[in-house]
Amino acid sequence: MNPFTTITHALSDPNRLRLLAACLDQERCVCQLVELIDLSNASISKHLAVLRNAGLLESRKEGRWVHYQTPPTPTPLISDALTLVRQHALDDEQIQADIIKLTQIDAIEPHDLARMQREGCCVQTDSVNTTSSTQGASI
Amino acid sequence: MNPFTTITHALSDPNRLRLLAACLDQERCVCQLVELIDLSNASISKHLAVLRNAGLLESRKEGRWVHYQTPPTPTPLISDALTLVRQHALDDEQIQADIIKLTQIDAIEPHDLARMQREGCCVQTDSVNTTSSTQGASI
DNA sequence: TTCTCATTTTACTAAATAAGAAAATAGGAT
DNA sequence: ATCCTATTTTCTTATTTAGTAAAATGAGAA
Repeated sequence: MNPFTTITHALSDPNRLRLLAACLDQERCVCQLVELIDLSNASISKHLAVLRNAGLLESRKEGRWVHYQTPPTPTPLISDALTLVRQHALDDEQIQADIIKLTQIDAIEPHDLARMQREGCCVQTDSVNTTSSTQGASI
Repeated sequence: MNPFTTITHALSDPNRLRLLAACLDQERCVCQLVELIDLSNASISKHLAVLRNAGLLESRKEGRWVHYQTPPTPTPLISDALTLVRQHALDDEQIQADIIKLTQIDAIEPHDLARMQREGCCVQTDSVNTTSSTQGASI
């Protein structure tokens, strides 16, 4: 496939778009993205690989954690594609909800987040009270 | 699916991108697009339906022929997506070749083109001599 | 080293998609 | 009206893709 269709194909899955949107303005580790989206870590990893192979995300290893982010020096095509995402992804209600949930996830240390996932817990997402979203690291 | 992923999905197939690129600056009838791309007319029709349902193309019926074109008053999302296509689709060699072949197809009346397809002929595409591309209606 | 753990890869199943053939539709032409 | 034909839809088959579970990888901790 040519670069254009490789990129549009990577963008054509709702879950992949959510993952990309989550990494647009901030570096995210995989455990944060697993917490955000209700899929197995294997599925998340594969979706991230599709986005990375398309050039829409880059990965950085830091110890045991892998962080994903949009490339700092994208090609013109990637840059324009990311602009399209930035300008229109927020129209999706799911992604708006993701942004709120990400503020909750950000409040938790990756170390604690990983432990919670290991032990089967999850971030509360039912009552979205932004006032208390800056606290929440303790379980 | 949300509008964004509907659009990116429509753009994620190489043949659909070729069809859209062919209709970017000019109205095209289905018989011209069938001549351009080596697929059955049923497949072409289905790909065009995907592009139309995504809002990237509009169809207009004129007698027995159906013409496809990009919408004159697109939504902001569609407009930006089409801008992305206009700026980057030409990077693909196949689409560059399509543009050359379309000049040959343009030289043929739709009536003659349909008859050629009916009788199993096709437009010569091996030797691309642009000097003689303005003639060619007779078979 | 050995253990632990975050992430990725592999193996496999189920659902989605692309493709052509053939039937159906729609709009002249006779 | 009937015939002809450009396009679409239906049906079926083959390929691709998304998903999970389990194994493998790789990097810190003990």
